[in-house]
Amino acid sequence: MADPPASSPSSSPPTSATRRRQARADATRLALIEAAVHEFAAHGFEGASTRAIATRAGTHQPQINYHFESKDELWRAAVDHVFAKLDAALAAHQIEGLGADEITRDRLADAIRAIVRAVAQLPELNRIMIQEATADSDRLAWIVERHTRGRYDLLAEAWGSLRRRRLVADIDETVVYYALIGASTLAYVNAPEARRLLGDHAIDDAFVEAHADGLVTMFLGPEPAAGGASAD
Amino acid sequence: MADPPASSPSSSPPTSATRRRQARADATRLALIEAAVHEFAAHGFEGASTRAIATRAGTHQPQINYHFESKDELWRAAVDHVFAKLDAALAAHQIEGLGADEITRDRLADAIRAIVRAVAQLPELNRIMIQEATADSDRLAWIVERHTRGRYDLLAEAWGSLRRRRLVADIDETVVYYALIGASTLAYVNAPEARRLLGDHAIDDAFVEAHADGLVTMFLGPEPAAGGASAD
DNA sequence: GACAAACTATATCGAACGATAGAGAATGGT
DNA sequence: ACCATTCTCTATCGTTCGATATAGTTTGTC
Repeated sequence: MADPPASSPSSSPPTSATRRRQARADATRLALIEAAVHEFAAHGFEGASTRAIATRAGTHQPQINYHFESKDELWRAAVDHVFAKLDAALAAHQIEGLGADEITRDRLADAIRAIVRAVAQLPELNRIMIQEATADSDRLAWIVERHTRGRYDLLAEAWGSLRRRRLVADIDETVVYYALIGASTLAYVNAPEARRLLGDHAIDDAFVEAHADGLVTMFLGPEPAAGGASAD
Repeated sequence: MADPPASSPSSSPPTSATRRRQARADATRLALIEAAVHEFAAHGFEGASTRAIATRAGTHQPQINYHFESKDELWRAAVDHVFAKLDAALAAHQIEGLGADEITRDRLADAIRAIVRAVAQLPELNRIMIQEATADSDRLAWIVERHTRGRYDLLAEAWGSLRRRRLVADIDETVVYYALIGASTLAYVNAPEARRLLGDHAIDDAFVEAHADGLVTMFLGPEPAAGGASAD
């Protein structure tokens, strides 16, 4: 039969009656998820084959339907996985409080730098996002409501607050959101292209730091430096 | 047999001996190319099926192998087609002279505005680019050498010239290239996501103009305004 | 240490994929 | 007006897709 653990998060204690054990299963699930992240990011949902994912994970294709209900459910698990990794990478910086009204230019500058560093080391997330966002689908609806909207609201509130206080340029939140995400992620999303265009070494740590500094300058202006914010 | 016109550009005069006629064939080829642009943009090369392309073009699937050598060759024809449309959209503005040393801030500002307007009405181009750029392949190598490199060099020279003359912020050309392309295109590449996130009406003409103005401000700074350009 | 449950591995299903063969319909050249 | 050529359409090829059935293996619990 095909109706095993399915959608059980890894938080279930070893209840005696209903279920028994997971030792190797957890390893298989994790290997499948990480292989799926790589394959979905590289080839898109339709282009990634379950056999390629299973082979990369070092197991066999039917394991996907055993540990996950379907290719679709594996995709969802993979997306949740990369967003969890993003949150972990951003946790060191206080991204959560971004929407608060006392947001400052320097807080947003720190956030931008943190975002650039995070997406640079996690290109698969934005590759998957962009592969899905090019056409409407149930998967896009799911990812927008589950992962995108909250993050958009956070950034829009932060920018709106700074904008109302004339601490940043008078640019619409919607414009800033897509400009910032696009400007932050494309070099890493398109890393295979960048390697061909600029050479293997082009997208290194020095690039990431120059990129972070450059985006801060572009979005927040050159350091406020001497007292007066250049409003009005 | 399968060895018809294949890779004949539409520039061959009606030579009497070898070939005969193309009236409906040209219409079929064009319909296939435009359908292919849409399907490849939405689903990627591997995700787009030749049957879906043929159906959208109002014809049958084997026509693809008759008019083009393979799915791969159809993809190349589709990519050339969208880049030709981009060039047509940019032709009104003098993008070509961008690399010249006498480039000015205002010339680049005009170019940025033109690019934003062009990619807004041609989202398929950047969708295809980004779908291919997420993984290395022969197709990526082809597209980089054929279409990307020249455009990159043009922008890099323009920015470098302005940067040396201190007319723009001191940011690396490589950073600026990916930041500008990303910031210009993501809202249109991700239009299906933007509709879910912001509503159906969000990415309209007003957005495009606000976007163009916003990018000019971010990349070139607020208008030089009062007389003196700040370089010696 | 035995046994039932959980997990893994092999075999195979029907559907969809890109590509080809060849019959049929349309058309420019004479 | 005819005909050779070009283009279109139907049928079908071999392969690969996601999914399932089922046999085999491992392991926590008693």
